[in-house]
Amino acid sequence: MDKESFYEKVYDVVRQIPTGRVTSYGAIAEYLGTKGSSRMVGYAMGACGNIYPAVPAHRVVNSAGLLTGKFHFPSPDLMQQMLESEGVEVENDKVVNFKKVFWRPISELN
DNA sequence: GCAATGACTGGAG
DNA sequence: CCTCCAGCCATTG
Repeated sequence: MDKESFYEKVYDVVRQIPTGRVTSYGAIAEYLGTKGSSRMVGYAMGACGNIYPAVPAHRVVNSAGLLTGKFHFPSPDLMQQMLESEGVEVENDKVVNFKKVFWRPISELN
């Protein structure tokens, strides 16, 4: 692995997500320059439990604000619990104020 | 180096 | 509104 792999970049961006905010896989992929690699973002998260510091994967949802990756957590309910604990309203496995809590690395980090 | 995989996405039925 | 299909690209065996 040379320096920072695609994974490292993904983790780095996810760690920069402010508390009480969420983002989408596509947004991260687009920020990294690989807009079409939205799957890679999720794929990278698959190894998030294998790295340190831990990545706040619970702040990463799909474009619709759905907690698609909740089933990959130790407990499916853990993801929602984490978000609610940070002030993010979650209902029916999706972010309620997704538009409001949505955080774009492209606009924020640029 | 090829084939399979995946926590996605957007459009079509 | 819900379901299915094909494209997308990096990592792994």
